[in-house]
Amino acid sequence: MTDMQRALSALADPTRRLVFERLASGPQAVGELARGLPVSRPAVSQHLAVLKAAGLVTDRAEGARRIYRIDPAGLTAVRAWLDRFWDRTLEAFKAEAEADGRENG
Amino acid sequence: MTDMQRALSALADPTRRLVFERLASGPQAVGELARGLPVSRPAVSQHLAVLKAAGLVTDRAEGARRIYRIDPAGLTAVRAWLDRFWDRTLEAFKAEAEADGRENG
DNA sequence: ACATCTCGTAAGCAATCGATTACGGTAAGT
DNA sequence: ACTTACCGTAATCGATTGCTTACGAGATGT
Repeated sequence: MTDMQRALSALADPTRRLVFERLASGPQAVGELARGLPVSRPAVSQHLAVLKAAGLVTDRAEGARRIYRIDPAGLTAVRAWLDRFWDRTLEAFKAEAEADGRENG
Repeated sequence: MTDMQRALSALADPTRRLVFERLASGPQAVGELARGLPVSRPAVSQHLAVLKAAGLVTDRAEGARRIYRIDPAGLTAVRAWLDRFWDRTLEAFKAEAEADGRENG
């Protein structure tokens, strides 16, 4: 499975995106995150593992706690994918408009 | 369910993204799409319904055929969401860097 | 009118997913 | 040393998902 595939399906789940958005405002530990969310701590732990495998977050140990933060590189990769997609779409629209012009004009 | 939720989970599926990418190079009918894909035509039809519900494609009848094309608005919405997210992340990183600066002297 | 091509939808099934509880292992405090 | 706090992982379960086949409806051509 490609990294882009992992990233997109990681962002598809609502609670996982909730976890991710919490991290957008700064690094946080697992229990800390779990307290503000409507699911159990193990659930949050599993979501974080998925986000990590997707390259969207990184983690580091700090005593007994484990701090997670967003990995900007992962976010950049998704943006780049979307941008390439956007360019291709615009090209197709432009080509189509020109074809219509020749057809009707 | 919000539109953004629908869009992200729509893009999460690999074959659905394959359908979507084919449409990026121009409008196409259902059967046309299905012939180039590793799944049955009904499967493609279902994927298109999901993409349509997510606001990522539009369709119009052309005789017996049904032409699907990408909806730029849907794509823009996803990009906007990602961009807002990106901004928040950078802000947090900046704030964190400043805090570290004060802490370490 | 009839046959053919187009497509959406229903039914059914195997697989994946997100959640919970239960457990074990490491770090910190007394 | 013992207790407490923090966390990941295994086991399990219900719900969702993506696919196929079967069917029916509308448009096209003879």
